[in-house]
Amino acid sequence: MTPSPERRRELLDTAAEVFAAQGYDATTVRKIADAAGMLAGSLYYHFDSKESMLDEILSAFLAELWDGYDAVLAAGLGPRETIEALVTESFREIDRHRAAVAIYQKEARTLSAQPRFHYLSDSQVKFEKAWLGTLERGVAAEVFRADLDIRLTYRFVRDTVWVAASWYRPGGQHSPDEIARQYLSMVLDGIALRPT
Amino acid sequence: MTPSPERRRELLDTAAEVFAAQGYDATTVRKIADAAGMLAGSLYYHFDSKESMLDEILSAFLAELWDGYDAVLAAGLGPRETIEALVTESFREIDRHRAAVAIYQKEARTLSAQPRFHYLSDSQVKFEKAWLGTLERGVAAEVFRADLDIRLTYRFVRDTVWVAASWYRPGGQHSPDEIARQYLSMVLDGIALRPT
Amino acid sequence: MTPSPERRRELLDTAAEVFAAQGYDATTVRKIADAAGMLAGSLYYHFDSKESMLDEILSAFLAELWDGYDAVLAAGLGPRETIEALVTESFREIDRHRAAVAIYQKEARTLSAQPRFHYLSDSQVKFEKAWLGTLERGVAAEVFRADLDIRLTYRFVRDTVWVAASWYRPGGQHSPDEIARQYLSMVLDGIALRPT
Amino acid sequence: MTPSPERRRELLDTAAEVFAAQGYDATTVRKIADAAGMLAGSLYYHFDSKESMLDEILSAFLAELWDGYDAVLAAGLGPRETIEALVTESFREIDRHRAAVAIYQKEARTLSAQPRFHYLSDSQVKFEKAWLGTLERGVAAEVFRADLDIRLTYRFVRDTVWVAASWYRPGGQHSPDEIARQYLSMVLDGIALRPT
DNA sequence: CATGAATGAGACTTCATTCAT
DNA sequence: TATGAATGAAGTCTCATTCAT
Repeated sequence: MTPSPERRRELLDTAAEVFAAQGYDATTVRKIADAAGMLAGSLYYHFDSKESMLDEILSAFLAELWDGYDAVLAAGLGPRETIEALVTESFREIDRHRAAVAIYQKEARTLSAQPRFHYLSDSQVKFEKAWLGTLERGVAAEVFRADLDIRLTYRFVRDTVWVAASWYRPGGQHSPDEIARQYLSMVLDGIALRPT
Repeated sequence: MTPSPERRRELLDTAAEVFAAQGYDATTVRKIADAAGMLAGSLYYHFDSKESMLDEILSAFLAELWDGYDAVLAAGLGPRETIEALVTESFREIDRHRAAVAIYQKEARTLSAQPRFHYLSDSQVKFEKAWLGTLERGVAAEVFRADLDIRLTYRFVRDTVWVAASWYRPGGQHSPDEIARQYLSMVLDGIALRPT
Repeated sequence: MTPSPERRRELLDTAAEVFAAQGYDATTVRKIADAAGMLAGSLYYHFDSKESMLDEILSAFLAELWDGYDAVLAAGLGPRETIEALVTESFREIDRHRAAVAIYQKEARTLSAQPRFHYLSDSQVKFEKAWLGTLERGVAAEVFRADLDIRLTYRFVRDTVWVAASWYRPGGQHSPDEIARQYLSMVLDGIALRPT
Repeated sequence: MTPSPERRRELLDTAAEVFAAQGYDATTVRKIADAAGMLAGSLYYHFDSKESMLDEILSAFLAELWDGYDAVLAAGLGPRETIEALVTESFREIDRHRAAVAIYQKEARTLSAQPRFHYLSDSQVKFEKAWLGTLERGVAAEVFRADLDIRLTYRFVRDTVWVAASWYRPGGQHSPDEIARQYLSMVLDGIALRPT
């Protein structure tokens, strides 16, 4: 039922690239096949539908993401260090799975409505719990400001990180860790120069 | 061929809502017609294609946006005040044109490739010039930090503002101006509590 | 949702003819459209799938059949007269719905497995109850022979009638009623000459 | 190219079973391969097409059938005895080749149109000649009733016998010979109780 | 202005078949 | 002999669009 995992991976990577570039709906199966150097019908030897390719791309990405996140959350760090670690982990994930992240950004909201993609909602809930919880811990520990709407702050930080997938290109000027450092600096301390 | 501008507006608003909710490609002309209480074919009395609806939605939005931006940029404010005014203007635009902004966010990158939508690229260039220029002025004036990559900062601010369209719902808890104030506070000063 | 019932009927009659001639699976939607003088895609304005055409053809046929059968069964006739009336009714149905009957004969067994076509099984059960019950009444009333396996007899009579749809052509040499009379004569009295 | 006749036989039997259960057109080569415990492509080592499997199944069946029929027809029996022998032979054939008979019943009409399967028409003609001739001899010899349309009678007897393949299961309650006896009793003498 | 019906291009998918290994 | 992977033709269905009424 699932022959040759390497070929599947190759094809999924190709598909993810096309999905990310053109959007899932605008991507025809033929375009994927062209990019993979085969005929459209041949894809169906490896996958049973266009949708299942998308499914596999997204769930593989989320699985890896949560591997990283769970490790961070289990490490028992303080709120600020946790946020730093999560952001850094996120940029590494963007670096490794740029296409998957971009697809996720664009399509997740619509997809979650379909039963097959309910795991996207589940992940989002878990995600919110982790970040929001950390922020709350930080406010309580007087590490983060208390005068901001906490949900707004959550969205601010969350979006700030993930939208980066839309412009990030691996192998660019800055390494993921460097970008993470700069972003963290902005998020935590702001872009305004502090009066000394 | 195209009478009754009010009806057009109504229909465009309906279309924008559907485009925003389902994505342009996933939206069928029939869904728009359903939402408008008419048959698919009837839309062609008002518009000559699905694409031209999209075009009209996006260009109307951009026209309004630039009305506001141009006024701000012509006002001769300092860098920090300019950023504040632009952000506030943006959130007002999101409030008024949530659907259009959401569509823009999701589709702009792909659309710009088509000649018909080159004005999206033009706008983006102009946009970048305005923001990046203001930030540079701010760094020079020692209003903004100089230790950050300026392009990274630009993207940070830009994304930080516009992604809000993906969750913002008019008539919610916070007014656009209030959201702008909080966002500005975060962007400018960061979320970390400053040691006093 | 269901515009112009006459056009639908026309198209369904056309479809039934093609299904009957070539078999459901071997019939392409294009063949139906050709026979109807339109393009394949146009059929989907009237029906939502090839399968739903089949569904409508079969269920309309069964509805009419049961109208006739129920009237017969409610008439309170004796066993032999009931059998005679059912057979006559069946041949009339074959005359009116030849194509539908032929399709039913060929495809019913396979289709019943699908949930959508469970009503075929239901009908078959009801059918068996009616015929088998009548035969049993006849054996009890000493109108039919008691030395035969009753289920075998049931199948014999049932098949005898319905297979006729495979060769019957309306407007042929014999009227449905005439064919019914001859078949009944054979089924009831046999083809062997009785010694006088 | 085609070694091991036993394996071929096995595979053909498997194929026949699937064809009979699902219909020739609805049967994919993959289903046959699944049932045979191999991959679809592997079948092509043994056969050069799906159609040639069907061909081989049907022609093998017809060959055996005519072996039996020809023996009966050459035996110089009286009309009634000939009919009895043919019916008995037919039920034996159904017992041995149930799947092939079922396929034949369902597909023969459509297949005869193809040149490759013209032998089906030929067989049918020969078949009709044998049965119709015997019936005519019987009418002339005052063994069969003269008051019936002879072609109608032919179809009656023919269908009556062969449809049994659609419900017959080998190893059931009745042996083929027993079923033949009961069928003959019905066909010859009718199901009505004769007044004594 | 809107409907009802149709067009035609193109999408996803299935499947018999081939062939190197 | 059988597998794994691919081909290519064809099938069902969707959808933007058109047009007479």
